[in-house]
Amino acid sequence: MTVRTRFAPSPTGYMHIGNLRTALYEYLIAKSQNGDFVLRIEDTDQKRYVEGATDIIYHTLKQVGMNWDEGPDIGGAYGPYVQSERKSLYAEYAHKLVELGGAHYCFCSKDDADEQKDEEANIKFEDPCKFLSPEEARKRVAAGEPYVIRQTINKKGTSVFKDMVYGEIEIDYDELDEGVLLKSDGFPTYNFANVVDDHLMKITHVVRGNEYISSTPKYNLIYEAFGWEPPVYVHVPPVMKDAQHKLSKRNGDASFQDLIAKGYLPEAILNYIVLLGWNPGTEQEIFSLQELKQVFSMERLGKSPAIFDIAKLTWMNGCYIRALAPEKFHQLALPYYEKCFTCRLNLEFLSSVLQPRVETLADICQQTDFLEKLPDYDVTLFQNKKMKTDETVAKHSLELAGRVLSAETSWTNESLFAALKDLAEKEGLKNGQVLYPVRIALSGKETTPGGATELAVVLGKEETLNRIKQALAKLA
RNA sequence: GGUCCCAUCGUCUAAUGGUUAGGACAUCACCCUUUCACGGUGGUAAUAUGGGUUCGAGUCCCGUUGGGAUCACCA
Repeated sequence: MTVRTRFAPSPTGYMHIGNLRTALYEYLIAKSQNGDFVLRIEDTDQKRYVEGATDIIYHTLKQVGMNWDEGPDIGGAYGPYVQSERKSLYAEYAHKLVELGGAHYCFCSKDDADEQKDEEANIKFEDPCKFLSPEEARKRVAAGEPYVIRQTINKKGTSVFKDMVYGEIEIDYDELDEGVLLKSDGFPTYNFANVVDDHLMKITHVVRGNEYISSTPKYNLIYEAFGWEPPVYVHVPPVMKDAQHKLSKRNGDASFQDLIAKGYLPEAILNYIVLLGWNPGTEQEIFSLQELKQVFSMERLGKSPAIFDIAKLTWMNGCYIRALAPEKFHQLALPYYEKCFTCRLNLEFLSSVLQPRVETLADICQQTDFLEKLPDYDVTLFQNKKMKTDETVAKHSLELAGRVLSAETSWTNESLFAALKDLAEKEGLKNGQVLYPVRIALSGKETTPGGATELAVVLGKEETLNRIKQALAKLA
């Protein structure tokens, strides 16, 4: 039997990191076993529907390379793949479930149910409609009275099911409540649509948050009533913002697209989140999606929550940036250059000095802030104990360096560095006594991406000499 | 509150009942060096707690504590 998994997000507007990780596990369970990965949109709650949300889902999945084999846009043998387009199907199955004794018609209003429960926190909703005779109920339905279809739970004792990550879970049937399966607007609830669709779409493994553990016995009851085979359950712990809060949009926590906007690479994000609750059993940490397909196994999924650590993601992102082909990094950096400065610079060379120095693409802006316009710096910057320079040394060095550099014809880092090193030697100065002042003159900053000659190459000859002249004026 | 679940360095995590409890991020120190990075070397740092079982427990069992989830015509 081919393994089939599904990612079934509801289109609420953004791609949550936890959701993406669930999708990834689903994808990997399928792909590690040559199975199918299905995309299904769960839009049964019309109130929560957000325009354009499905596009974000498509776009995100494509960005990280998780291609689906069946879905709303590409179809498949078990469509449609949008729940709102399957509405009549659920009604059909819901009525069938009533006939099978797994559910009943209920004419209580939402308020009736709420009132009864409000009495004591501990009292469960007892549905009076449960005891209506089938004839009576059917008559009222036929008469056009508003109704919902509610699950009927008559079983006693304890329900046992096996979860792939949590092992055997036992829950008393008494704990289960008879939830609504088909709403008065004719739409199914998640509790019902999910079961019907997973069965109809031949889903073999269901991955979802562990908050569904306690309602799983209810789903099993539905499978049982229909005579269907339940899927393998893979409940996963949540991704946390801190020890007690889940990562969530309400907290203003980063979504996938937020991270992209902050200059994180899709591959790095994917690589980082797969490790949040899963480990390969080896010490390898950097994985491409292709490699993950080879090594993933759900047996190595963990059961405790994991805190999302942006520092480690940032480190990993740096690894991915450094591993990029130089041309590729240059391409990715270009849009940032456009945003950060307008002056003409040796951008290819700039990219080469930046690549090992940035951990996110957004770092580019603050690393290059001195390029467009020399910051107004203080001459005391020329003092550096380790380099053995001060304003006097700087003035001397800069005069000489200016002369040497203006005579330079080949403007490469190697030639410039050789020339200034040569100058230092001839003058009996330490390398730093020449290079440090030049770097300050060119940048006006204490720390810069690259050394003096690298900055000179980025800035070009004209601007380099110009900035040295300005420094000399300052020192005069 | 009932029920279910979880618990190893600050964080992500590894450890057929037998290891000096391992790795990674972060942090600190040193090396490299043209500042800063990159890279390299090393250090600090964990089995929540109390009982059992066992020759031997991070690992199995019970309790305690702490945390989370669930108890919607949301998913």
